[in-house]
Amino acid sequence: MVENRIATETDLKASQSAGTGTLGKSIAVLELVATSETPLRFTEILALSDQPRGTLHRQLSHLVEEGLLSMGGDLRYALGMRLLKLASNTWAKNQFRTVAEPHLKNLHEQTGETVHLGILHGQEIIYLDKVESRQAVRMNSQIGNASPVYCTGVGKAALSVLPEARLIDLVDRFSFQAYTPNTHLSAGSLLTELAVVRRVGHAFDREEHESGIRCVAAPVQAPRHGIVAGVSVTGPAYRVSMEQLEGWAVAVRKAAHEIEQDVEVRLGPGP
Amino acid sequence: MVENRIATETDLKASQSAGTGTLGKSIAVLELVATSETPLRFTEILALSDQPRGTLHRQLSHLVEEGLLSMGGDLRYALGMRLLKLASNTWAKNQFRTVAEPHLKNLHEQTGETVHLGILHGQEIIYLDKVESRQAVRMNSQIGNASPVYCTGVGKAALSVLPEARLIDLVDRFSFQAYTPNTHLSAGSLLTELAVVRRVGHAFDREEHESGIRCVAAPVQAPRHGIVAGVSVTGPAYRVSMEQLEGWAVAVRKAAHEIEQDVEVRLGPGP
DNA sequence: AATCGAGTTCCATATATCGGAATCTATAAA
DNA sequence: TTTATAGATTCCGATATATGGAACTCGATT
Repeated sequence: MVENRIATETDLKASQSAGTGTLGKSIAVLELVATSETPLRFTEILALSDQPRGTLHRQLSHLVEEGLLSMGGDLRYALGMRLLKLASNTWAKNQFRTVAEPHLKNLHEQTGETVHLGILHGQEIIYLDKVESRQAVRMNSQIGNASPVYCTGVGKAALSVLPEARLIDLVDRFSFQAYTPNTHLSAGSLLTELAVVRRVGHAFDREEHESGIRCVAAPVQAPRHGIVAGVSVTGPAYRVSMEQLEGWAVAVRKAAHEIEQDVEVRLGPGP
Repeated sequence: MVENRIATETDLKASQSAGTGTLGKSIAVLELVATSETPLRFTEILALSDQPRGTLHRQLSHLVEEGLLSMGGDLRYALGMRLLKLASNTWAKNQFRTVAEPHLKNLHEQTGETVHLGILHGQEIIYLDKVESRQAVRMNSQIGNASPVYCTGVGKAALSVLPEARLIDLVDRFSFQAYTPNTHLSAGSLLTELAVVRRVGHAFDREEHESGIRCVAAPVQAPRHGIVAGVSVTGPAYRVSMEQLEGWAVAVRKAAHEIEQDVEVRLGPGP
């Protein structure tokens, strides 16, 4: 049942979770619960998974025992508190983030708008950090948020520095969704823009993910640490014009470059 | 090797992770990495765990495959981005938090100081949400942060509503640490204070966890959902006197009570 | 009473994990 | 260059663990 080979780097980056092995299947179940909007009952999970009753029940029990899931008195399963605790450690101790942090603050002071640090993980960008202008809207949820690569500034910036082979491999798997009228809907148009991004060194999000939201982003690489990421400055369209973003592009690229330098210095050159 | 019995509720609340079963052992390894300040190498983890080389190596490989760990080019293991993504879902979709949120904001407006919502999980309080006064210091890390129950306001408030049996069971396992000169260092002094807390309905943190930080907290229960939690108002000692906290106690208790009511109404009365 | 639906438990079987030992890979010492 | 050493990785038979179909329990409904 389990493919008997070692997962290559490409595999890891491309398919988030093989779902093989005892651990993989358990995490796949966890992911099912994570994907659902509301807490699920046993039978609902059973319908979504392709596991037999007995198997699924045991898996859920184990996940609850470990605190990765919780089951309320209503017999519904929700994600467990232990995940919050683990993620808190992930965030606080992540060295890439730690090194980047001052540069994000600096970039925020130059622009006055929200700054994001996002990292490429599989087919998605996961937001690792942000510096907000004011706490207008509660955006704590932003950290850890996963967004598609193909319609975010950070995503396109990150894609622009991938080796051709890995890029094609990834893009082939995309299933494009029209989040707004401006969202890229084909590999072709995306790749065309990426050529431009590669040339100028920064990417825009022209309200492609969320109407009324624009950003400029630049790629950040730490090849020796297996990290492909991006920094961005984001703002509402009514306040931030495309010309304004153009103006910030240099600062964003500079910040991205400084992060790369700093990672090199602080985390060592690698193997 | 595995105890062949079903874990009771008490077990689950008391011992965070049995570490039994394939999943349990994997998560125990994950926890080892989470506990460390810096990324660990294989041999370091080997020394900390009591697993044989081959076994540990396979476990780590699987955790990396699933994105729960990441391994840099320097062969060091760190917590993986997938944990951030899972936690983001945990936070955003947690119904208890969602219901409590407006009450926290309300409480913040009344007091002007930082408001916390923490939930009892095993021997710790895990912070589920917060509303900050100003973004003075970066405190994003707060969410998901785990603190000892016995030296936090929210912790003592939560303990005060536990059934005697479960309380004793928990307290017996504490290993008290003097975070400040004011920290409780024995079950006796803690239980004495809890009797008071039970009577008046709120608990204080008199700089017991962190010097210069005080708070008032009140317990929040959702018994039908298996939740024991607390709300608190926290402030720096130089700005917030004990008298001030006394003054806020009523509002805190009121907020706590309203959350309980709202949970009852919005999430249903339970089974 | 009897039927139904949902959750839980049981146990012979299949298989993934286990773990000691061999192998590989870099780096340092002779 | 050769040898030595430490660390990471792989191998494979034995064994513990997960598997999953079927039986069981418990409430609610007819």
